[in-house]
Amino acid sequence: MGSERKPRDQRKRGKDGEAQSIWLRPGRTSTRGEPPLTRARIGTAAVALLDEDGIDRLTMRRLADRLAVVAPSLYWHVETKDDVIDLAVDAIFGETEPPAAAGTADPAAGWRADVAAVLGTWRAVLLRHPWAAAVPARRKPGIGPQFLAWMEVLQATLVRAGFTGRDLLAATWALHNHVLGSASTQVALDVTEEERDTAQERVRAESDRYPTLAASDYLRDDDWDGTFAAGLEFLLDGLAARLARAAAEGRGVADEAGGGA
Amino acid sequence: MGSERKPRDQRKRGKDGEAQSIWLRPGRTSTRGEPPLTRARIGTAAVALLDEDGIDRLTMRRLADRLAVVAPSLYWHVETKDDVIDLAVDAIFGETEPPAAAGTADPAAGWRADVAAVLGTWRAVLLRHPWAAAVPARRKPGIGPQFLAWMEVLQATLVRAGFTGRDLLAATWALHNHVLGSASTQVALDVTEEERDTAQERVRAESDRYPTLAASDYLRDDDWDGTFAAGLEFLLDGLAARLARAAAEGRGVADEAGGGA
DNA sequence: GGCGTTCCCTAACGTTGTTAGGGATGACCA
DNA sequence: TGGTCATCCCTAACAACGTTAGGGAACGCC
Repeated sequence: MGSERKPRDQRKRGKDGEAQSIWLRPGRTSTRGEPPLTRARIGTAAVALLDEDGIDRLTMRRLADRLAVVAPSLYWHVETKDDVIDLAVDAIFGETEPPAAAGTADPAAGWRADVAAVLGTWRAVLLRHPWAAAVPARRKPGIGPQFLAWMEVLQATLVRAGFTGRDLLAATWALHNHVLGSASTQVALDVTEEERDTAQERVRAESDRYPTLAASDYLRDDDWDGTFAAGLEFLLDGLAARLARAAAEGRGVADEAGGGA
Repeated sequence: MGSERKPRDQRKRGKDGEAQSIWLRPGRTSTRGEPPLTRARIGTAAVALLDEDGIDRLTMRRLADRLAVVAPSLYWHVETKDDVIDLAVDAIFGETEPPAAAGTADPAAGWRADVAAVLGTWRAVLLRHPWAAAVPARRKPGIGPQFLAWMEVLQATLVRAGFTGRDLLAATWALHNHVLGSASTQVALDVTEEERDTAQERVRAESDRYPTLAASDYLRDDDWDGTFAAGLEFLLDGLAARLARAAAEGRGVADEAGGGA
């Protein structure tokens, strides 16, 4: 939005193969002492602003204001406003430590609890900053250093459980998608009870077109915690089954190319 | 973004309990013949614009231009630009018919294939309009009429498979999240191979911080189809297990008549 | 003490979403 | 047949936004 001038657009398409994500560009390195503005400080301030007023009211001017600075000054540290959002998203993953796996004692059974712990905290982080649950779909936060730390913990847990190769990647992404998807859905749909009722009413009014939805009351439901937990259970069951199958077939399943039935 | 004046902000917070989503407000009903502008036409034009130039270049002026009209005219049919995006998202679900379940013959085993078919097509729709994969997280497209038609087909398939009550809702959302999450992730991360390599390189450079990620090469992977299919298989396995458990617990005792498993 | 870099500043541009209000067209009813 | 009213697109304009151009103070370095 805003202006997004043409030269900017072209740079976005990767002119000269230049690095595009902020995480792939080096930050400013100050020769003097810690300057008043840094990527870290910008990220933190952005998080505060986003928490308070939501993503629509995050503007470069207001952000600069909070940092006792004027808007154009930010552009010394950041190439575009989207960079600021990337910084903010990564910052929220730095404020909570991913729960370290406790299951060194019983890796065979404990991995489910470990995965559930990581994902539960992860989800809590997203729900504490609802704007963030919406952002990942548009931006590319998947390579910020603090986000990667969470991914590392999750994937390490899966490796300890016995996943390797393509199964490992598929499991990682499936779990990631479950957290992200459920948080996004919840944030987008968790509006006033009144509005949910209106929506469900409309569905019921067209029950010849939506017979199942009308009967299941699915638009009225708001047990997000339960839905998340139950869905995770489905996934973990499926993962456990894959693990059992791999063990039965003998090891080295990971090296096979294809995968499931 | 743009301006988002204060009165608009307050209306968004649900002033007077007024309906907020465009789907809960009645459309303009013309007494004369079909007017040059309608919600449907606006939605279609928006989709075309979004497909061509991406979401950053969707502006009210350009959209109006395509409709041979000027920007303010759109506001007779639409309350805000976000409404336009809602219309566009719902429109893409209207251009493809959800695959009707073929499994009336063998509901016991066929539901997995039916679910996979619906979700595969669903995913294809999102990937054909990459901007849409990103939008659902921010907006509230989950109640557009054509989107609901897809949800109806999915949930009906699950009901036919034997899901009821909370399990039904959890299964619906879990599958929904898998499609949405995987499409979003793919769109966000499917950049140039070069950039993915750079990212993975950086991870490997900090392999003391990300040992697992460095080893699994997960940032370099781009087999999105395979990852989606494998994750779906995990989910379906978990759902099948739940179904089997429910059959063992419930039906065996309660209904003596039926010929369950 | 001059040089170059770092880093924030002032000023300004073009574009954006949106509002205010006008006026033409046709439906409807006397 | 003429008056009234809603429909629906128009012109004009505004405030706010992301971003650029370029200036200048402060400091490290030789």
